[in-house]
Amino acid sequence: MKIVFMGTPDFAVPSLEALTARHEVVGVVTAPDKPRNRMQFTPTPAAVAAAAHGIPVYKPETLKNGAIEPILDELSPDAIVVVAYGKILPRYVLNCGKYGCVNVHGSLLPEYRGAAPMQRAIMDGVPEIGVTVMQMDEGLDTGDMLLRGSLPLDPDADFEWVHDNLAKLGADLLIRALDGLEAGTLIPQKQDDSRSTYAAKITKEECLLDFAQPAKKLHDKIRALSPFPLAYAYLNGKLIKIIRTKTAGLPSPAEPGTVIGCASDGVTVACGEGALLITDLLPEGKRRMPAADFIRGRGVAVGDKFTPAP
RNA sequence: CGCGGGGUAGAGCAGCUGGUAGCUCGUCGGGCUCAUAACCCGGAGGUCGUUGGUUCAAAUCCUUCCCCCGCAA
Repeated sequence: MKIVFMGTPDFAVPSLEALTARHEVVGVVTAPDKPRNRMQFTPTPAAVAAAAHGIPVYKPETLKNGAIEPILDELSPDAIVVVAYGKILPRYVLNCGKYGCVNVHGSLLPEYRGAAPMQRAIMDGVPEIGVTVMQMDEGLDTGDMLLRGSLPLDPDADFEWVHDNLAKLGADLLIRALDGLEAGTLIPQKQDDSRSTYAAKITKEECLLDFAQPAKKLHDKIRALSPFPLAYAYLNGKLIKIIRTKTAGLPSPAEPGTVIGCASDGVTVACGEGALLITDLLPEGKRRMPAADFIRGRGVAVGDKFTPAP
């Protein structure tokens, strides 16, 4: 069928790729180019993928000024597929085409509605993650569900793993959902609003680590934020981002935040409950490195303390 | 011109009040040991990011450019 795709980050790319292989993608709507890092303006991953397939790309600043409507009329898609687009869709768009808007969302709805479903799920230490393909309505991730798929979540898996795997799974389910819609064999299911939870956007403040928390909780937060944007704390006045950790079963004999071990396998830090073994980190002004390298360079020593501020 | 840190052996760093380079690890060879990611001895490995300059002499001082990264957006 004829499809207009709306999406922005890497998470959207597998879905877009799957669609191009199977359907006629007549246009891609994505966020405007944004300055990345201290680089220049960069097109979004979805825009790059679209360009590679020669699909027309639209980058409206907003959908609310009505500018998108004539474009959609012109493209006259059968369905609009939305994957992590990042903007609220006006009613006109939601009702566009025979099948309206189909969305791929990175959680097992109705849980984790909102902006950061995968990160929130990991932070909560859930044993299972998933993707939901749904028919969009005017609420925030409240539409009727078409298909869901889940994966067991390893207690050490990080956001990158979850992101990549759910993006793939989502692309898969998306294709099947569209087939089902076309064949009329799919029965949309209402979400149980009473069980819904909200996955708020991740803020900078909550990336700060508080070692007074239990090691397990810190570990979950760190992997939820890895490789992006990364949890952090200060060590000897300098910013240190933590990339990967293991929960060390040890009791913590020292004050939370104190470095109680520097060995070839990493840096061990006392927590409010248990201890955390940091295996990979990112010192301020440096690149990502194994904790063992950091130790060799004398960046840490037993007795140093991680603090919540410089 | 947004602010700031950095580019020195395969890795992480020190040296930077100028005199051709050092530490931890890895690597290679040898030794010790029942054994070892342990220990001991020895070796290899660096145009000190690039350009020009100051100087008897620069990794160390000044200059050009390139690249990496943190913050902010």
